[in-house]
Amino acid sequence: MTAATPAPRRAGRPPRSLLSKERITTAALDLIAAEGYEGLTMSAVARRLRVAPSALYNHAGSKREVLGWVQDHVMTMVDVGAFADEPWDEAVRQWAWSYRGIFARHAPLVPVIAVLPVTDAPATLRMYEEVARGFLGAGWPEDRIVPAIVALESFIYGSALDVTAPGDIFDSGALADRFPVFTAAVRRAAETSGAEGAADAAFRTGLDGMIAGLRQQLAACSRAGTEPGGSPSC
Amino acid sequence: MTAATPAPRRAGRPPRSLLSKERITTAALDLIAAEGYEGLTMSAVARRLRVAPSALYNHAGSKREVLGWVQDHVMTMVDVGAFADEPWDEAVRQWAWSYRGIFARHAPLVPVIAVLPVTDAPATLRMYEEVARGFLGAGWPEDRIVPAIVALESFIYGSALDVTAPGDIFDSGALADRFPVFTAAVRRAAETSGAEGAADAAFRTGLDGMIAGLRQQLAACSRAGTEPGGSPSC
DNA sequence: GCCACAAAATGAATGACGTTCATTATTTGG
DNA sequence: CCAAATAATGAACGTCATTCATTTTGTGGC
Repeated sequence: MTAATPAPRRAGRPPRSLLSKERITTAALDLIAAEGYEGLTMSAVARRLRVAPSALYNHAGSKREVLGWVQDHVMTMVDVGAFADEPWDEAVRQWAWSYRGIFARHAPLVPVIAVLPVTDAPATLRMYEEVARGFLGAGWPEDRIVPAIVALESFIYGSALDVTAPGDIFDSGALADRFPVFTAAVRRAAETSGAEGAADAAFRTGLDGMIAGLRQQLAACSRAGTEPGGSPSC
Repeated sequence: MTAATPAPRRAGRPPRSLLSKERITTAALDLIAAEGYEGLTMSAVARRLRVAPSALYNHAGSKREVLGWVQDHVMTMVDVGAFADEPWDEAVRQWAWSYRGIFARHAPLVPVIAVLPVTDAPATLRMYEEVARGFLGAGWPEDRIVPAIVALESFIYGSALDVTAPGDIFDSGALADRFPVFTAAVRRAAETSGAEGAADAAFRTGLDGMIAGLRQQLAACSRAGTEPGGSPSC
C-alpha cells in the first residue's frame, strides 16, 4: 500500500553484500547481449544491479578489469571438445571456427585480450591447457606448441575483426578505374563466394592453409629430429 | 616591443585557410609519434595547429574520420616493392613483415581499419592493387585472390596486436600447477625463442605456414582447373 | 560484549574528451 | 556589389570513467 518503488537504499554498508565479481560480470554480459558494447558503461552496469556507479569500484579497479572478467567468461564458450576425440587437423579446425565465431560477437574484446595477462584468467588458461594437450598428443615438440597456438590465435583475432566489417568494405567507388586489377578481383570474389559470406570464405582459405602449413612444418621438424644434427629451430 | 605571444587570432574566417585534410593528418601523425595514441585527442591536434578544437570540425566530420586519414597515410609506409622483382613466396613474406611491423607501431588503428571502407583511402587501394597484381602474375585465379589477401591481412592484424602484448602475458602465476602442460610449453618456448622475441617467432611460424598452405591450395586449384569438372571452389 | 577497523554502499564532484552552436570575419560566385 | 558559402573563435553540452567524503554495517581481537 505504500510506494511502489521498493524504498531507496540509504547510504552505508548493506547487511548483505550486493555486488561481487560474478554479479558484475553477469550484468555486463547481459548488457552486452542486450545493447552491444556501446551500451557497456559503468553507469549502465550499476543501473542493472540497482546500485550507484561508484559502488562498482569497491570490487573492480577499473572498467578494463571488468572487461577482463568478461573476456575470461567468454573464453568458456569456446569449444575445445574436438581435441579429445578428433585428429589434430579436424580438432584445430573446429576449435578455430568456434573461437572466431564467438569473438566475432565480442570484437571489442579483441584489442583488450592482446594486452591482458592471463594470470587471473582461469578459464582462458583452461582453454590453452586443452589446446596444448591436443598439440602434444599429436606429436608436437614442446617448444613449438606456443608459437603455433599464438599464430593461430592471431589469425583468429584478425578474422574476428574482419567479420564485423561491412560487406562493401572493398568497394573502390570512384577510384575503381585507377585500380583495375584489385577491382576486378573483388568483383570476381563476390560472384564466387556466393552463399558463403566473403569473411567466411577468407577464414576457410586461411585456416585450411595455415593448418596444412603447420602440419608440413611439423613433419619437417620430426624428420630433422630423427637425424643427427637436426635443425635447432625444431 | 609588444607582447612576445604572436597576437591571438580574432574570430572570423582567416585570410588564408589554416587547416586542411593534409595538415590535420600530419599534425595527428606527429602527435602519435611524440606521445602515442593516448595523446591523440582533438584538442591536442588543434593545439599543435594553433587552432581552436572546434575549427577541426569544418574539415573532418569526426575523430574517426581523422583516424581514417591517418590510416591511409600509414598504408603508404607498407613496402610492396618485392612484388616487382621477387618470386611470390618471398614477395608475400617481405610485404607481410613490413605490414606487421608498421601496424605494430599503430596497433590502435587495427580495430579501426576492420570497419573502415576503402572507398576514400587511395593509398590503401594502391597497396591492394600492387598485391593483387603480384598474385595475378604468380598465376592465382582471379576469384581466389581476395580471400587469400584477406586471410593474410587478418593474420597480420592479429599479429600486430600480439606484438604490443607484454612479454609475460602467458605467465600462469599461482594457477600454474592446475595447467601443467601449457605452463611447460610456455617455459620451453621462452627458452627456445632466445634472441628472437616470442611474437616474432610466432609470426614467422604462422606466416611461413600460411604461405606454404596457400601455395599448396593454389597448386591443387590449378591441377583441378586443367581437368574436366574441376572443383567449383577453384 | 565492546570497540576499532575494514568493507561496502551513497551521492556529489571532477576532469577528459568529443562534439555542437552562435557569432564573426573573410573569400568567392553570380 | 551583394549574397552565400567558408572557416575561424569561444562558450557550452553531454557522456563517461573515476575519486572522495560520508554513512552504515559486519568482524576480529581483547
